[in-house]
Amino acid sequence: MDYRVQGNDIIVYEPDLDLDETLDCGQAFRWKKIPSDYICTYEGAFLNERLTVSQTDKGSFIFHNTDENDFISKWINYFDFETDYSELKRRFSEDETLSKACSFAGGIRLLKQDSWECLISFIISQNNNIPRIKGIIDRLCEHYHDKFPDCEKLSAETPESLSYLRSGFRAKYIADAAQKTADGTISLASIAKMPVDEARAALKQIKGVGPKVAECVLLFGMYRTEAFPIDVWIKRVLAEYYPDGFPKFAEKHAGIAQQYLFHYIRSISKNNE
DNA sequence: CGCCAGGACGCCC
DNA sequence: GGGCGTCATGGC
Repeated sequence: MDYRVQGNDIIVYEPDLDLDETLDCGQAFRWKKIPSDYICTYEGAFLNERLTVSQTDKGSFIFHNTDENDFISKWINYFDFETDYSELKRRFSEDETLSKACSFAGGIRLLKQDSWECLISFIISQNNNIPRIKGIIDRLCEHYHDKFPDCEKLSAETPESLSYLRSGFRAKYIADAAQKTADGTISLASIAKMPVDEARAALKQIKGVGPKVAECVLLFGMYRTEAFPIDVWIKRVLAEYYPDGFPKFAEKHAGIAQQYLFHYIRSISKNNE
């Protein structure tokens, strides 16, 4: 990654980033595509630090109204710019299916999201579709003046008071997660440092957090790249292409490989409709 | 209208 | 330990 300051913007060069693939692939739900004269422009936030970012060409980006300090302290980390995804993809490409997945959507990067926001987001994601997940999270943030509520604020809610979300049976899970996080029953900061199996077990103490959601929180909210969320799509990939198990050499970054595979298998399915 | 969605829970055997 | 119905809501 290379960047330079231009007026109030930061101009970024990073061949291994595509905004559509990264911001709209189902790992984060608060990025919104807005009309622009560029290839695409998104508005979103990390920890309520808002950002507008455009893709101007293949590998070229504008981080709007951002100074160098913010870029270095927030966005380099969030977009995982310090990791060499070219190198990762080279290694993944030893495997035939992964190689296809990487060349299909090689602009995906793992976003280093906030663990608390991730926890709530993926509790909401269960047995749900992406447009509706976004809608529920929209209503949640709108309710708190366009900010994602922290656990203290959410712990004041009850499943009934959350009815405006129209999140269905998930409301009681949100309330439980907020309560346990706010009163210290679970500490996401501690869980993030635990050995991965211990962390899994700790997350699953929260109602509505099973294997899939726990894995998503580990991967997307705690940058545990060995975490490997298995949903219906990845189940299909495993059954079809990896009947003898997922390749060992990709184990430490299985979660990142999973992102490429998820996008790939869904695109194949769409083309066959 | 019925089917499905980045699942988890409770209950059954 | 695995199998299955159920859970709200809305897109399609």
